[in-house]
Amino acid sequence: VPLLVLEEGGVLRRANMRDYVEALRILVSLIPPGRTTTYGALAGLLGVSPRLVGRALALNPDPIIYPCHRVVRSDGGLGGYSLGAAFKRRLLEVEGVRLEGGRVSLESILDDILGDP
DNA sequence: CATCGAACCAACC
DNA sequence: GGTTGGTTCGATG
Repeated sequence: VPLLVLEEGGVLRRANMRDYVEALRILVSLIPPGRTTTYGALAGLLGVSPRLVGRALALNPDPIIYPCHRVVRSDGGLGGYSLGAAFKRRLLEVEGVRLEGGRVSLESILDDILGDP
């Protein structure tokens, strides 16, 4: 089943990008500084594909408020960033995320940002 | 360890 | 209808 949204008036509609962007804003703001999570982990929570998460994050990066730079690839690779991968790397370093050979240390990755780390 | 290919899904053409 | 991403996972060398 595709992800559905219940609108006022009782109408069900398919979730669109705006819905995903909004949901992701809430989720990424739960990632503590110095930790990261993955596109796949967020995708699992939403029940969508990791690529869709990437596309949604690319759509509305409001980098100051919603720290989408804390979302990385499952192998620790940085993944993309609308303001540039170099900037993403710098932000992570500043927050104290360990970087080894172009990847974040897997230790920083929270696989479940809802459960207690 | 590196690369390959299929599956992912809303949006855009 | 086909392509495209801030990806992933299992299979293969």
